[in-house]
Amino acid sequence: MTGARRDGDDPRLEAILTALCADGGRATVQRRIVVSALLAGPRHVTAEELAATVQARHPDIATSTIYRTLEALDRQGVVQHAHLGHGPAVYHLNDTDHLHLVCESCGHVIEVPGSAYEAFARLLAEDYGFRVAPHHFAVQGRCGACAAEPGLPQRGGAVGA
Amino acid sequence: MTGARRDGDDPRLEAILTALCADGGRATVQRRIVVSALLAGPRHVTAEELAATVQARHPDIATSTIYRTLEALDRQGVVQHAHLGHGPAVYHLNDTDHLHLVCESCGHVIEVPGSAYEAFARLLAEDYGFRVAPHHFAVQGRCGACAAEPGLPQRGGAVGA
DNA sequence: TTAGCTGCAAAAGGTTTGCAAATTA
DNA sequence: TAATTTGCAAACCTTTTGCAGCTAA
Repeated sequence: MTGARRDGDDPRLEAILTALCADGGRATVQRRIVVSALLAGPRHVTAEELAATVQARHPDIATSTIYRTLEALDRQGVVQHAHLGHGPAVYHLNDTDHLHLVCESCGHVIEVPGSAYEAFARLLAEDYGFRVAPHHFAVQGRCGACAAEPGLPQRGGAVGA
Repeated sequence: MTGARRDGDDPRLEAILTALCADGGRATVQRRIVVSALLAGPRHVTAEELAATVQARHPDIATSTIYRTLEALDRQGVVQHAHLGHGPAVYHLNDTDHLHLVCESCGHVIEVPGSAYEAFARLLAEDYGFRVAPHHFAVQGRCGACAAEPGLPQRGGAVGA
């Protein structure tokens, strides 16, 4: 904590609004509210979750505005979204280089640092000419807790010869 | 090719139908047709694509039957589905150990062998206790051809301190 | 002033579901 | 016979879009 702040008074807010104005965009009251909610909330949010948060205090802000604001933020590189398997996309600030591990069993999301996939990314680049965009995908699997349990018995039912 | 075969006369068909019957399931005519189409078609198909293929010859088979059959096949481990970013899920036979690389720019899907992510999977298991289910996610990025082009300038717009 | 944004409501896309009738083991 | 599947249609969920009015630069 860097001292007492009023609600929504995050130092990153102005920088983000400036970024939004970069290509002729506007810093509207709605965008200010949406970005504040994003800065104040949990690290990963779906558009609907963010909409719920915002609309709790500002019921007059339309859900489509949330989607459009997130889209604009995404275009400016301020946020990124990832598809964590089934269900809606999650958005988060583009602040650290990381990767998402999603447990297929309990849905838990583990964030691992960029160093974890460095070698993997290098291999794909060298062998396949493929540049990984790590933030935009999630690695599916089972977390430590769930891997210990019986369910989802990893069938090896290969078909064919 | 192992010699001339009549349409849909794939040797894997019976094995798959048997698998479907394993837990009290039924080998219906519709399932037989859907599985045949799956065996005869391209490696990756969306449910809608498979429905179109099936319905071209059998317009009386409902799309929901395709979804339900794919779901049953998935449960039995005969097929697997992956979410390749935006858009519908793709299904494919659970036959080889591989990973999907999806180009965010042109949508091209590259299949790479399991050996490509072996070390990565080992690292995640050792450091995070996470067991990767590689078939169920796609690595997003840009393929060699698209990486050479200008578009999508990989902004580094990190927010924060 | 004028391009860009907003709210609303409707549509789109992909997938799931309730149900009565048909089919399978 | 009893349980499973099917086709149909409607619902569902997430996201996008058209448009007239509003607002920021």
